[in-house]
Amino acid sequence: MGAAARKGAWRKWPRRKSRKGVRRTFPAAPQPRRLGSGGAMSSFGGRMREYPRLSIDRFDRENLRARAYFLSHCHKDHMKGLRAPSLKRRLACSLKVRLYCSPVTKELLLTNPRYKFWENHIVSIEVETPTQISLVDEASGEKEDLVVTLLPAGHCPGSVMFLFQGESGTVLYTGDFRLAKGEVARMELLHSGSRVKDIQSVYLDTTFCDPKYYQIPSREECMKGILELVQSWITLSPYHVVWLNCKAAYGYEYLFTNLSEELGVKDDEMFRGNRLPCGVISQNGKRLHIISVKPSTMWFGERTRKTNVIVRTGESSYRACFSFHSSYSEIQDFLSYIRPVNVYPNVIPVGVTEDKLMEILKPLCTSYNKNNELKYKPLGALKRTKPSEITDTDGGSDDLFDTELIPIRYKIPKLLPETTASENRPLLDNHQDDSDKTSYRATSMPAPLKVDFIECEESNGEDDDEEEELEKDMVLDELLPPSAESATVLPNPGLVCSEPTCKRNEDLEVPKWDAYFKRHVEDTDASEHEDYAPAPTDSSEPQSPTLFSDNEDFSDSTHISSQNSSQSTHISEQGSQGWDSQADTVLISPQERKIFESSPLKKGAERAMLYTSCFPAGENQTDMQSCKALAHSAPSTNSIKSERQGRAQEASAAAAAPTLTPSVQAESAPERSKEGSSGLLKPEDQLESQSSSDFEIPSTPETEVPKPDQLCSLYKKLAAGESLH
DNA sequence: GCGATCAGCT
DNA sequence: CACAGCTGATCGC
Repeated sequence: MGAAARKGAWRKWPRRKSRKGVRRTFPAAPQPRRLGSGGAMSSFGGRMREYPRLSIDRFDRENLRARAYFLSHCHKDHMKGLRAPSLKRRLACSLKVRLYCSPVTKELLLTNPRYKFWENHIVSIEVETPTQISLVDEASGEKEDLVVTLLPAGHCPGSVMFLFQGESGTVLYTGDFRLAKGEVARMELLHSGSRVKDIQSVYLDTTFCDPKYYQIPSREECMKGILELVQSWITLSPYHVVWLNCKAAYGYEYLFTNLSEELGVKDDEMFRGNRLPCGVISQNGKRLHIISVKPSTMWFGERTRKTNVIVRTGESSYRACFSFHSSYSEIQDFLSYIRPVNVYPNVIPVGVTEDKLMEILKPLCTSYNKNNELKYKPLGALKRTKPSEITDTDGGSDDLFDTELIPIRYKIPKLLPETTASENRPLLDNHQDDSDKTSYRATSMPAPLKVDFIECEESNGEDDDEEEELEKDMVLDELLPPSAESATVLPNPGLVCSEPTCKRNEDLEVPKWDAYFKRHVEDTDASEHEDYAPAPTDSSEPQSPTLFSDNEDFSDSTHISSQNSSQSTHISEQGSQGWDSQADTVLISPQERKIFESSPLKKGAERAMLYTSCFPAGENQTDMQSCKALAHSAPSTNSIKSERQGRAQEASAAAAAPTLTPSVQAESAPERSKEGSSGLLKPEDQLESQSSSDFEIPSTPETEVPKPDQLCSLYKKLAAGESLH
């Protein structure tokens, strides 16, 4: 949910005087908003009407009485109350209450010492693994079982949606999510047989559920634009650098890892320092030429015509499109596919009334007659992602009712993959255009590029100030960029084009408007590159604007990385799981294992340096070494270190990173001192993903944590690049 | 001293 | 633009 939306709503209350007023006025329990309630609260209150004993992403007030907690991702606005003394006290005297989240989220949470007290109460659940949990009332012993399935949400590392199945029906809580059009149709676990499940309610991320956000460029498009801008700048000279001005703690990893891969910057170098090495002066005394690139959400309303994912806002400042939330049209696609009986918005966007929102959402829900009986529900058909499964998508004999919970079968827990990366690779190839994959590894940018950027007609004050500051910095020669924000400095990696193969992926077409709406996801390879499917649309059609193609240079001179958001999301979640999860918590027999092979970094460009200051200072910030770990679990990539490994990584990296700034060292020192050394996971070894095409339910999870000695051994193997088996 | 809340800022 | 989240002020426990 958006902070702005939240703030906007809260501001409806008189300041100061309202504080107690808020407490009195709101029901004690932050209930899911009821339609038409007119409540000012714009964020999800934590509870779903179907399963009120669960609390999700809220941990205060009535949520203190929940029997189980769920955390969809590690952003602050979803963690309200999570470290409050009241909840802490409850944990201290409870044997049963648990916090369920993805393994990545668990790692992120426990990286912060302030949440350490959760350690023995967190149960990580593997993504796409239906898991039975028991909700026990510790006073009465009353028990309620339900099955929860985590689905990749594509919002930030570790982010998931929660699918709950129990006596009160099937409900889906999306958390914050960004799924490209068609991705929901490929989520097997939202289907029974070949058709979408009957879902009672969806608690939906409606951050951009406003027609003015009709279209937001895909992750890949944004990445492509940013890459092209960065590439075009840093190839001008070794002293042309880029400052990536990021804000949120988690979510930009995709950007960093893709840039590092595309530009041939080694991860170690990327995180060697978190400041410009010496202000605007390079180490040999020459002045740096810095441009600021600020990722921010840009959208294209229905009537928007040509535009670009990069907007120049000043002499040396740019905005680059980058969104963590689904656009209006993506929300429509998502909801219209699921067609739940009810939908509850988690966010009321600024400028949109709840009534207006429901006018948008309700038509996408299942129709009911006046007796509240199911009248008609178009059943979505699962879009198989593997050719072998394409057949018989409509030939199922399922009736209209869910039967996936019957019978329940149990399987032996399996923590780690049994097959090697190489053995699994062919499976991946079924999901992904291999030529694309190889090309992105081998491709270098022809440099320098001619890139034309749109001049921003209206430069707001913020940007003006920013630019002015930057230019002052360059004059003063000694100032640093704001330390609290992400700074990525890219001294010209002159070798990025030294690769013998400068293959450009000719298959990647400029995405067209229609590609988002007319493409058939059944297409195997094409479906994996939906955003790039050529479309015959007249780009001048106001209702079908062509995006990102103001000039040909911009649209075709850059290749993109191999993963579209669909794959990257899945890969990220799946591939990042498993290293630190409880063996008896996540039990599913992989019917298949998809393997994502992260591109080895270009060796020809190892000289290139990329300094990154990650993320605002704060209690839950990761230091740059943690960023490094997170980078591998970004939507495009697939791994994350365990907490312990991450700390060990910090230790070793700190020793080898003379440019590490004192502030960062201070922040990470307490963590670092606790653990032994270990290495970063090799991408090839981080590959583990799984999906299930059946619905076998594992047993009730417990909270057993992998033993330190086991982890230590595992991490040593990983650090050494050894096989885990 | 700490938490909750809000303004302001980026 | 919006998002995520920071700092600082204020108030209350």
